[in-house]
Parts: sequence; structure tokens; C-alpha cells
Amino acid sequence: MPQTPTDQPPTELTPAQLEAYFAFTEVSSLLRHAVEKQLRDAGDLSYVQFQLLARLGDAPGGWRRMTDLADGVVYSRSGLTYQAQLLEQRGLVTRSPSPDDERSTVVALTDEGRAVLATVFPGHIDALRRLLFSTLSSDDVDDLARILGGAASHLRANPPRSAAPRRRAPRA
Amino acid sequence: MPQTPTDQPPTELTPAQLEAYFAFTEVSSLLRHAVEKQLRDAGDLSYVQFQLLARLGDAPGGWRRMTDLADGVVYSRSGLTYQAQLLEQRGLVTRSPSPDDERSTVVALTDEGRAVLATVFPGHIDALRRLLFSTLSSDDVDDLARILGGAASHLRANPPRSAAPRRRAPRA
DNA sequence: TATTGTTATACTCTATAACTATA
DNA sequence: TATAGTTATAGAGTATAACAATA
Repeated sequence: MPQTPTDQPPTELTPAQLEAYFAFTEVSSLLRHAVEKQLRDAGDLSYVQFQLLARLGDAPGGWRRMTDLADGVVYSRSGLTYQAQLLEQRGLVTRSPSPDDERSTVVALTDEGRAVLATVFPGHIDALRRLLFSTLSSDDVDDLARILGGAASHLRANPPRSAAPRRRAPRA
Repeated sequence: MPQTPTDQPPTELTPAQLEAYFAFTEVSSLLRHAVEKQLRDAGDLSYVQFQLLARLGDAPGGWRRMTDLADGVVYSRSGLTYQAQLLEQRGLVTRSPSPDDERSTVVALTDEGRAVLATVFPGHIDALRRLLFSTLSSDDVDDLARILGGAASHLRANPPRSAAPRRRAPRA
């Protein structure tokens, strides 16, 4: 009874799957730590703050609505308000009401914000190259982009936050 | 490794590298959130706590020294002490002085800890299969394991924490 | 009524520094 | 002196709920 050809998904992953998963989590964790350190040292930015600035830098006009930023990065509006306040206090972004919709707040990159981004970016790129890409052939990079790109699409389509919000069980 | 494709490291990544990086960070973030939710719902465990229990479950005898756990997971001893206290209060681990070295504390999985692990694991595996592996061919999995395994080794050899601890610049 | 964003608040987690004790 | 671990403490970050304003 080696295996039923079946219906029930096995409760184990294949060795290759396990290996891939462990490698993924390890790279993820180590890379994240290294990148966070670089961002902190080079521009006194947390990873989330860098992501916010980078998204603004990418956006046409250098601005986005709060909600759009929150959806991409922080997962809660109040969390984004907190981060936006920090960035605004440092003069890296401005917040202003949207002319289109008075409810919306438009977050825009300032010149100084763009300058900080420019300061931090080379080191960021350099860290990525040094820590990640220096070991990968260009075929490897293509494979990664293809495989993880597909996985990202799939994950995006199965949003982790869709389930009903639930209180944690009170402690026994 | 073949070669570095350039003499001067460019200040840009190739489009494929960027794509791979973005896909990687996106998968990492979405997967992490989904897994954290599953662990929370199924066993009221944070990701770190799950990692600690899983490492103990993997260890021969079901125990490890505090420092060995800290090195693998938490990056600071006090952080591990905090987490170990929480797990001990819940009866999932015990802490006791090592007979070999009186300075060391041995953290051991209890039966209840093992039970929680057993409760949480199937859902964990299932989430991984559903969110990640369902979209990947077995060649993809092999590629991922190979590519990321190599990257993980490289990252491990360039520990992000090796640099001298440095104070953040005081606010202007 | 639904959506956008802020505020108040509480909580989790993490790290640094000082400390104790063992090797 | 170096190592293992704990404690005290402070800070960053996050989320929930209540709220105000606009659509």
C-alpha cells in the first residue's frame, strides 16, 4: 500500500519540496535582515518605510492614495497612518487631501524623499547583487523570475486577508 | 560560479534580476502572512514560536541549548528568553540547567508541545502546498531547491550580523 | 450606507545594557 | 577572561475599535 493514487493530499511534502521551502525561508530571512541593516545604516529607513518611498518613487507623479499604499505594503490603514506620519515629520513625503475625492489623502514624495531614496538605492542594489545575485547564473535568474512570478500571481489571487477577522481565543 | 558578467558593478540590476527580486519579496511577504495566520488560528503560535518548536521537534532528544536556538531563529538571547518564557508558561517546553555545562540552559519539548506541533503541522503543510507548491512542477521545485539552496549557503557564509554593532545616528 | 483616513489604545516583539553564574 | 543566560527597560511597529468626514 505504498500509495493510494488519490484523493487525499499527503500530509507530507516531498524531500525536494521541503528542501525548496527551507532554502526559501532561509534566504528570505537572511536577505531581509541584511537589507534592513543596509537601509537603516544608509538612510535610517525601516524596510516598510523604504517600500513606501519606493512605491511613491515608482508611481507616476510621485504620489499615491493612502489606501493604495496600505494595500500594497502595510496591511492596515492605521499602520500606514503611523508610518506616513513618521515620513512626513522627516520631510520625506507630504500628505494632502485629494482634489478628486475629498475623503482621500494623497501622499507625495518630496524632493528630500527622492534624495533619500537616491542615497539608499545604490547600496540596496549592491547588497542584492552581493548577497543574492553574485551566486546566480543568468539562467538561474530567469528561472527564479519565472517560477516565483507564477507563484506570486497565485498568491495574489488567494489573498491571505480574505478570511473573516477573528479574535484570538482567550487564554485558558 | 562562472563569472561576474561585468568589471564594474553597475548601479542597476538587469530587468530579469529586478523581476526575480520583486517576485521573491512578494512571495515571501504573502506566504509569510498566510502561514502566520494559519499558525495563529490552528495553534495560537507566532511564527517564531513555531520555528522554535519545530527546531526542538527536529532535534535528537527534542532539546537544544538556548544559544543554539537563538542563533538559528531570534538573533538575540534576550529575545529568545522572552519567547522561551512564553512557551514555558504554556507548558510547551521546559527549561533546565544542562548537566554538562552549568551555564547552559536546555530547552526541551514537552508532550504537550509535541501535541501542539502535531496539531499545527498538517495545516502548515497544507497551506504550503495550496499556496506555493500547487503551481510548481516538480522541475520547478528542483530548480528552486538548487538555486535557493546555493544562495542560502552563500548568505550563511556572509552573516549579516557580523558587522560591528552600531548605534543609529542621533536624530538631527 | 459605504468608504477614506485618523486617533486612542493596547499589545507583541525585539534589542541593548547591566547583571549573575559558571568555565 | 570569556561564555551562557536573565532581567530591566525602552522603543518600534502593528492591529482593533471608535470616530469624523465625505461620497
